[in-house]
Amino acid sequence: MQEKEKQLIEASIDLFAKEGFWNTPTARIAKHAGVATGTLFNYFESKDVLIDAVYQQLKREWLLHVMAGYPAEGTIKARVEHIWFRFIDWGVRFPVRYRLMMQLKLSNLVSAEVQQSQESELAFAYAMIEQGIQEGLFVVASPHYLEEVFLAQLEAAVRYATDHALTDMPLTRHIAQGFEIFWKGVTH
Amino acid sequence: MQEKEKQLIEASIDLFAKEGFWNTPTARIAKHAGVATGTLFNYFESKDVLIDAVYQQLKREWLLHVMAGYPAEGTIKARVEHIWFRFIDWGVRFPVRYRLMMQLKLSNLVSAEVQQSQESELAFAYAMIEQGIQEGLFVVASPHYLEEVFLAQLEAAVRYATDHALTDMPLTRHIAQGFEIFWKGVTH
Amino acid sequence: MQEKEKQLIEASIDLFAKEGFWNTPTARIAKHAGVATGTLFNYFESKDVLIDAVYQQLKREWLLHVMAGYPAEGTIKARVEHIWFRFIDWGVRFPVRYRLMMQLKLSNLVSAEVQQSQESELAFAYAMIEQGIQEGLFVVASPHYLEEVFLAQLEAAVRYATDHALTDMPLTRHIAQGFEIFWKGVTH
Amino acid sequence: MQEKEKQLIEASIDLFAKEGFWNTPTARIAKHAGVATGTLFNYFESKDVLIDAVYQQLKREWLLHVMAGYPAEGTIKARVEHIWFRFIDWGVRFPVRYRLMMQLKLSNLVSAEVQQSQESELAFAYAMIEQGIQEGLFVVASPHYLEEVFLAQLEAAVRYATDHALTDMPLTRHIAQGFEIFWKGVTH
DNA sequence: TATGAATGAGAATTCATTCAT
DNA sequence: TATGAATGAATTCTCATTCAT
Repeated sequence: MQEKEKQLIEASIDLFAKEGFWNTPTARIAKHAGVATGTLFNYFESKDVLIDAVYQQLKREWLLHVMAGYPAEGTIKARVEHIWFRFIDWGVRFPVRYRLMMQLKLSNLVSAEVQQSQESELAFAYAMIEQGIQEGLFVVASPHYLEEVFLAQLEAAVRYATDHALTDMPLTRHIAQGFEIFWKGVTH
Repeated sequence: MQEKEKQLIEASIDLFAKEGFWNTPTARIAKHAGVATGTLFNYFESKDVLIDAVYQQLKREWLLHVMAGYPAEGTIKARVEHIWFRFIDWGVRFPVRYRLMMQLKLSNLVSAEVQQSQESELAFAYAMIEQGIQEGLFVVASPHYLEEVFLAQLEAAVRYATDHALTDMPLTRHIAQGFEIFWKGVTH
Repeated sequence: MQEKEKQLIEASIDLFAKEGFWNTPTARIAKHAGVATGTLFNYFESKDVLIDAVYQQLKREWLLHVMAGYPAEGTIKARVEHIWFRFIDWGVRFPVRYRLMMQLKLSNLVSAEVQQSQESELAFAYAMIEQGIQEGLFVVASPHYLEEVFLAQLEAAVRYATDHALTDMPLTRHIAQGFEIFWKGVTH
Repeated sequence: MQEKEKQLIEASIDLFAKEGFWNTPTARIAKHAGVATGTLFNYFESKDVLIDAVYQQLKREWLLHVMAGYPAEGTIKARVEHIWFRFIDWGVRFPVRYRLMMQLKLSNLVSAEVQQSQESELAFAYAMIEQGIQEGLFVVASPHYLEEVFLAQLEAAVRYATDHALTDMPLTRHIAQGFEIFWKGVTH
């Protein structure tokens, strides 16, 4: 990725988070990135495309963080725990990016193609859950539903942690307890 | 509430859901409500105020639906089950309104005051959870966190039900199973 | 036609003639018409639509002038002479409007629909020529071609008259002589 | 003329004809010519200058075609006939170039100097007509006017031929008949 | 109270031209 | 001489809001 492209995306993240997408003119983004108004459009065909790029960038960073050290060969529990921890860890470390990513996901601003292309990156979670059901570890339910439950609980955990500004031990305890509640619910 | 005020809010819900807040000019709302452009501003000081009103209206309807028949004197489980059922029921019956309410909640468009004033309406849920913890029914955790978990699971349940267009028996089964998962997680 | 609509078209004619279509921003048109920038777009959906309207207005005025007193029952020669005179008369009296109308006709800026809808207004000329051929008055040739010749000669006559600033007697003589040349060419 | 200069003019003709002058950015011209954006401005000071160059190029080609084989020593009729034929021939063979040349002539885009310098190239036609009048061959009228009539009829003839896609015999007949009409009109 | 034409600040986007490499 | 990224003024069009009727 080009230097300026990166700057523009970074500036967008900053301003989108602070002011919202619709209150952030492209001119302000360009200025904040230290380039001319026209330059933005050399890198991104339109504001919509820029938004797509921002979303993809966030998703990429997020995935990299969540998957770092993923114990592909470990037990299901180990794998779920890994994602549980890394997910919350990212949300707590980068609350601005996390919030923005979630807002974008719900906002209809991301193009259908990009939205779709990102879905597949969660395939590993789905596979993991499916395996857990087959092995009799999880309750017998639609894997799609369990996936939803998994994500929803993670979001709740992040929201609570950031709202209450948890760090260090309290955060660790919160993560552990959250996992316990989740695990107890979905396993036999 | 005046007749026209109601019409304007209804028109807003319609158009916001179809086109999004930012793609819906006040002029179009007025037209859709069958009044003149200027009239809208006789009832709502500004577009922001209108959005607040829409949010409040949705929240009010939602609360009315969820609380209808609430067994205030029943067991905790009965009360939680009631909310579980009525919440999902509303989300499935009025998916447009449900989605819009959720979007508004996350979008920074609702003024802080209104946002706050609505929070208190969930106080009963908090109280219920607190009691459950004290009675040793629920796991020992922050009631705030359990509340988050409760809402998150509900949202997951609604999302799954609408995404898969569940009705009748499948829906009933889904609601029951979702509750089981939730309940197993948060109780001892 | 509304007052402001008329003003905007008039301002457009003024500025388009002086500066050309592409060197005339809509903002300048609005200002010249004494209204706000936004007002222009209350009357004309887009600049393209405004250009269409200008063309239609000019064509309407032109047709009204050319057809005033048209001797529908006269001889063919009388009818052709009438158009010959009135056409040049308009071109000489309103050189700015005339030039603009001709430029618009050739410029691809007028929408196909408007262009088409205007064509039919020349039907009477075509019919006149066709009759002349059938009556053995005109040379045997495609009526379409004779129509082209007719218009081309008229344009030449107007161009010469305005370029040389003819008025009064010289103009009258020029018109008469031009007609003679045309008439001699197309009749047996 | 340099190789790239030629390519740029050729690309301009192509794109101007297809899209119009104002819808053709210099960047697109450069790309279509296979050079970098900046390179265009090494050859042409500005877009205006490029347009001038395009016009001059077209005019030059046109003149070369029309004058090829010009019977400078022939009778006036032979000379006029030659131009009549070659003019229409060019218009029919190169309709795109022909249209573009005509559009440019009327569009105020060609600088006054270039416009003027091109006028003189028609001097031979003027001389020819003047001689015809002196010899009593043509009607007594302003040579300038007869020149206008001449050009106007030629334009009408080309327009008819291209609009009706005439070729071979029909085209030959059309050219001959057009000439007859013209000739009958301007001679005694 | 209702109307809807008028307003004009602001938004996204374009593109001729420059200039460091 | 060739390049093409960078520039930023200029353009069309939008829309929340006002206000005379």
